[in-house]
Amino acid sequence: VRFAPSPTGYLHVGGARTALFNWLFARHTGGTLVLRIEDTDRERSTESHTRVILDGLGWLGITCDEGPFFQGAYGARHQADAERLLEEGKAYRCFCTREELEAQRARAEAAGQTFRYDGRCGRLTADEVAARTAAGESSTIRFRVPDEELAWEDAVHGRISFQGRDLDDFVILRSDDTAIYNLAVVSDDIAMDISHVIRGDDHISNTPKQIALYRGLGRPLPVFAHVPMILGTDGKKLSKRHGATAVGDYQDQGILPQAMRNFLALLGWSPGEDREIMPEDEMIRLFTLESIQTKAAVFDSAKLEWMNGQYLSALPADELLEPVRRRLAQLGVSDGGRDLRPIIDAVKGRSRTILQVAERVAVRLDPSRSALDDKGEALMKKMGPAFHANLGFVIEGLAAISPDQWLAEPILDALKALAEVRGLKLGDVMQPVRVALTGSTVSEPVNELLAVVGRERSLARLREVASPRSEPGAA
RNA sequence: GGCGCUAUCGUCUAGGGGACUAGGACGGGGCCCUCUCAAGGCCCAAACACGGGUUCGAAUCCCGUUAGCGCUACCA
Repeated sequence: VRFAPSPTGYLHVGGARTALFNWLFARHTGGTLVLRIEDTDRERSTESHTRVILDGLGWLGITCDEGPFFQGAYGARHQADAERLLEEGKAYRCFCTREELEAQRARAEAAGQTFRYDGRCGRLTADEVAARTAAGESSTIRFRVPDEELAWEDAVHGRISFQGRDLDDFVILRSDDTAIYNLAVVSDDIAMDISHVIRGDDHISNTPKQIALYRGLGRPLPVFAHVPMILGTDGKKLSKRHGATAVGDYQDQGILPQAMRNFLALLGWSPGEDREIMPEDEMIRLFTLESIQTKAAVFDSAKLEWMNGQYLSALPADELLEPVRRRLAQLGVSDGGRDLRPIIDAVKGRSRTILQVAERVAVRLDPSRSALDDKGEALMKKMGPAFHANLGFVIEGLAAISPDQWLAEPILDALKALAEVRGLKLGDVMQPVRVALTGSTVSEPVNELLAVVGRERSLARLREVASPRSEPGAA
């Protein structure tokens, strides 16, 4: 099998999923996965795009057995195949210029008709062709689509059939002698001995053309498997509008490659038995083309993040150390030479992305980073100034007591009473307390917390909140 | 327009003629737990696009309608 992206953009999640299916299939069957970069569109292809694609695949753990090969290197073979078709009368030289074709198209459209290439150059005599060529007229090579059924047994859709008469004779070789997509693909797939072509649904309409080409070239057909497309949340083709569409974006957002791979695998494929979170070998073992969905799938990042959280909490802190440190550096937070692993362990289970883990670690390291979130804000309002007064009192007391008495019984009781007076849950009370305490997490080891409480800055904030102690409360 | 593909909860899906009162997961809602936020546990709401067939019986098979998507380039 092969994965054949064109380096005209970043590695799209749709492309990544196609690559993944190819990889899964190759590993499941013991086959070979070759990577082929389709760079025949010279105007849009760039080296940096190729780099990004390679990096993306590597990140996802999709290992190719052969390649990368660059389609641009096979121009000679593409030409030879086109020539052969030409010699055998299965293709013909077309002297129509882009302008002429464009004009015909416009005319047809204006008349409300469907434009179809009329095959006029296909009726030129050998002499005419020779004369026009000798005169220096440039030409393309067009494939003469036979009027016959072009059908195949798709591995995911079942039988799909087209009629040759519904297809225009299409260009296979440009006037500059480079191959057009359909020819290049077929020529390369034949040369590379590809037995299974696994690609996006959007290629279904190309398949009859390619089948005609295989026949013209006298070669047996590979198995075609057309996998469903991935759509945005509005059911439209995934684009920048939908936010992140490149796998690199998710990498940047702190998604784990294992999670991304697992999630992508489940977009359009299901192993049945309600299996969702699966290790790599399990996915490989269960994967078959027949169990691929025929319907397009919507990319739901909420589920991706949930799944990422699952992987995150299962991961030893050791493996999170490096990415978290990198992120910390980006945030400008110093780890002060501390061992971050215990802190990571404490927060990873409640985070969904590495970025979130890093943020939580950052707050531990530098409590002044914490900010009032929406919920805290709302609660502060709800509870009013009198509450703040009592809260401030409690917190002042907190700051004064010795480290290992933090949240000792009396304090906790006071908070509970406070909550009761205001008709709130203890948890709600803890929210502003946390905010006042500069965002520290109470479930941290006691010492750590106290270090926070003891900070002058923190105390200053507490007093601010606590100013009028007018209303006597439970505190 | 032509040709083709597709159609189960908001989303990912299970389902392959009786096991369907349509199952699971995300998301949503509620409750519990609780030293914040999370996480976790329990519960709830939520779907077979529509219309015809075939059949004793249809989410499952067939046809049509509708809708969505794809292709219709000297792009890939």
